[in-house]
Amino acid sequence: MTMLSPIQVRDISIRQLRQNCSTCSLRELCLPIGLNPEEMRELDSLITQGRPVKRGDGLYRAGEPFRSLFAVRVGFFKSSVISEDGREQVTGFHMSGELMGMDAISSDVHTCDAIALEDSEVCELPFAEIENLAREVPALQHHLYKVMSREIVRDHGVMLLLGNMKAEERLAAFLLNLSQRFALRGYSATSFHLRMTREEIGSYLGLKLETVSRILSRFQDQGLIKVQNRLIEIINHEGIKKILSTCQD
Amino acid sequence: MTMLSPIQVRDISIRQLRQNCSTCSLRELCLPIGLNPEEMRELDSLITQGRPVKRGDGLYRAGEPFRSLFAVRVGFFKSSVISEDGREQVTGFHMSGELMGMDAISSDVHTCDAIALEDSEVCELPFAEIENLAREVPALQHHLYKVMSREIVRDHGVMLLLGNMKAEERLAAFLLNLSQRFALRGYSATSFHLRMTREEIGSYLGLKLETVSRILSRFQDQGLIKVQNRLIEIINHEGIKKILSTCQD
DNA sequence: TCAACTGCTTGATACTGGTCAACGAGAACG
DNA sequence: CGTTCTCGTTGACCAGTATCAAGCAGTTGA
Repeated sequence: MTMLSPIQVRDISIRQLRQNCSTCSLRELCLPIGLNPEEMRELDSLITQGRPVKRGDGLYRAGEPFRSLFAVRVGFFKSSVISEDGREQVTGFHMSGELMGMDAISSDVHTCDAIALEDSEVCELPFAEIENLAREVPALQHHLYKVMSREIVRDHGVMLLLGNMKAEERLAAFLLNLSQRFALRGYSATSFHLRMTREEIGSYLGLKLETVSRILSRFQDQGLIKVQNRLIEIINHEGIKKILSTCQD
Repeated sequence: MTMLSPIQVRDISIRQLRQNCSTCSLRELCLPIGLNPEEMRELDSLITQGRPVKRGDGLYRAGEPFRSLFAVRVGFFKSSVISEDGREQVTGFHMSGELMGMDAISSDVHTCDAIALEDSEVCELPFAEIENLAREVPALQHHLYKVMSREIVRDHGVMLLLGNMKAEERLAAFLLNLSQRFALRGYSATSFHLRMTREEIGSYLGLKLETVSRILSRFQDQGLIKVQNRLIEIINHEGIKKILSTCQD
């Protein structure tokens, strides 16, 4: 760490703020929504908070037994599935407040890898215990169903993207999605660091890294964005939106 | 209906067998797994069974308020999302014993259309009531989580297919998947009717209908399958499998 | 029975994105 | 401080799939 970017400064202040779920500033994004203080305290007692994960390290790997869901507290993750012949499909990028590992409930075995793309911190939610608590706290039970449902909706969106969209549209959608999610967390919607490589973006979007690179350059030439390595600046938000709606075939 | 195919004969006998969940022959595929007789009875009382849906009719449409999940009892459905500009992405095909509508839990509004591809029958599971019962019946609660998790895993598989596979591989995977699911239900794994058009297959697989048609013809020329309109006969199961593992780029 | 329609197949051609290759920039390391 | 490695950019070329078009078969309905 040579110097603290604005983002890192912010992360640190957030980290100090939240000692547990009941005071966690990610409450709106994460689990304990609509719980009363007593229920919050019970939830707190189950959750292991602030487990650090170094950049590049796996939080879990496909094939490992499932025990817990994980919520990103600070940092950035990718999850990916590996096909038999070894090719990687990135199935999602996860930022603070998002839950990971729900794919593993069905078989009690993780079906994808979760890798930290920057130094991160997660909360561990032992699923059996959470499930028990959910039985007594309807709001928690319902929220879990909702979170899983949201994941399904998100996946459908990616399927639409992969099945119907052209390369330019995919990247436009990707950039707008990132921008929106950063904004939701109080970061700039117009200027952000990509935590992932071009190859990982490509894997997620069903494109090769060269194509990703080319299209980012093209967007820059068109004055839509400014690209400096992994720093993206959104210059013309509307223009990017228009790609999504007009260049449809 | 000019004549009864073997499949239809079988459907009818199944239909007579199951009057409700506790005797439903789809139990292993559907909801009530691991429940005792008393719990079964409670579940039975919630579920509206045997609601018919005519071929071509929608069970629900995107935008409609969410009230219930639906289990396919007899028949065949597709679900699809429509992008703003009107193009359709088929997100799944659903056969007997499979649950539909889980995407709607997150927002209390259906996010996709579910259309019957043949005359069908569904069980309606009012979600609020199911959720209540789940609080008292841990096995049911857990099973719901599992079913949703399985949907997420399935979607990841489709993302892998759409993101990484060539047209031939996609179709090979599609045929093997159908074959397996028919077999699981006691139908032939080697000879089955496609309920959907080439265009719907294409939409699901991220291909154009002409490509689907061409590749089915090619598979036939290679002696892998026999195609007669929508009747598919698997001639060389291993050969199809090999496409999945060898023609990877 | 014929007309109209939908779904399917096949061919010719176009074009998007993939592949291969070379090179540059920045980070990591000895 | 230079070496090495990873990541990213760009160009030339190619392959796979889409597009456009024509025609066929089966189904529906008058």
